[in-house]
Amino acid sequence: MGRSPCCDKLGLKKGPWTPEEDQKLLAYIEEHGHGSWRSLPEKAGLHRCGKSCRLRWTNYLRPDIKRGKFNLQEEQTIIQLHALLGNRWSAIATHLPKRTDNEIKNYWNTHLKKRLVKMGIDPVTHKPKNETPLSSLGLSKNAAILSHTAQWESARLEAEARLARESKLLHLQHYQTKTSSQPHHHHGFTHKSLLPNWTTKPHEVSFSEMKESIPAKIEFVGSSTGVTLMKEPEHDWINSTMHEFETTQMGEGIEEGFTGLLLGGDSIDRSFSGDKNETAGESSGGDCNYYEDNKNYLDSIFNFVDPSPSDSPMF
DNA sequence: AAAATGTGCAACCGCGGATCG
DNA sequence: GCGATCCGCGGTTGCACATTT
Repeated sequence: MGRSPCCDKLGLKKGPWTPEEDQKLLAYIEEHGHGSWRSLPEKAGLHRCGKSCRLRWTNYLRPDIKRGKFNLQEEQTIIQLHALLGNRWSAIATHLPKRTDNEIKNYWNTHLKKRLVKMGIDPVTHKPKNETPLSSLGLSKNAAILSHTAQWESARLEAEARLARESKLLHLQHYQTKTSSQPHHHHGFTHKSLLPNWTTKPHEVSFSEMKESIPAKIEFVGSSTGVTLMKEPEHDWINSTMHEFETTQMGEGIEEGFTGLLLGGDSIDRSFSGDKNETAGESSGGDCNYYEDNKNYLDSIFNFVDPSPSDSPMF
């Protein structure tokens, strides 16, 4: 393409912002909203490119930004979401209210990543580096089917699929309401900021497309090398997801719903444990171990990260 | 006390997707 | 349909400050 960066324009300032510049930007956005970032600097009397203004606003000046140290729960949320989403900082940031993607990214790179490495956990895969060979574990029948890798990857896939599913539904709901009212803008914020940015946009999701996109229910089958995906055709994903969504929306916010999704025993418990009701009835205890193994595995990750006794509400 | 090294974080850069004309 | 433009994201850099030698 060869499009030159907007900051290449002669005379545009780069580098740290001065308090005067901050004041100008703040005053302009408070009065007019940011509108087009491209044209904002000129209107606001700033010798900066629009990109620089947008960055300064989103990462620093926005009034709804919480600064300072991350608390334990935020740390755990970041680690968990990173395990699921990878380096999708903006998606992670949507579940940490008042934190910016840049701040989360910096915190991950400077603190959390190092801590995981120190504890012998691969910060990319979130797996312990010295994985015990299956053969030496003496695991029960069903537990032996799965390596930790497969368990974790499968949970990750399912949760990601569920997140995508829910996002689409939320987009759909948003789009339906949008047809009767304009998108809500306040100081340049849009409803979109609440949503994972990697999902499709509302108008792109037709009902049939959405139905098609309902992901396979992921089940573990007998493979030591990975997982096999199986459809569960009878399951009414649309209605159940809708129900889940309505339920989570009644809480304190989307992030709580999502945390519940990840940790509240729905997604992970179900995928890890198979069906708990079913396993409860089995006499071998193998599936109970199966559930416990996974729970312990996840516990161990967070205990590694924070060696103090866990008082996390998440587990 | 000074130099070297490490750390934290704001800001920049380049890319890709979306949108517009 | 296509190129130009805009926007947002993730990776990276650069600098100020802290800590160590």
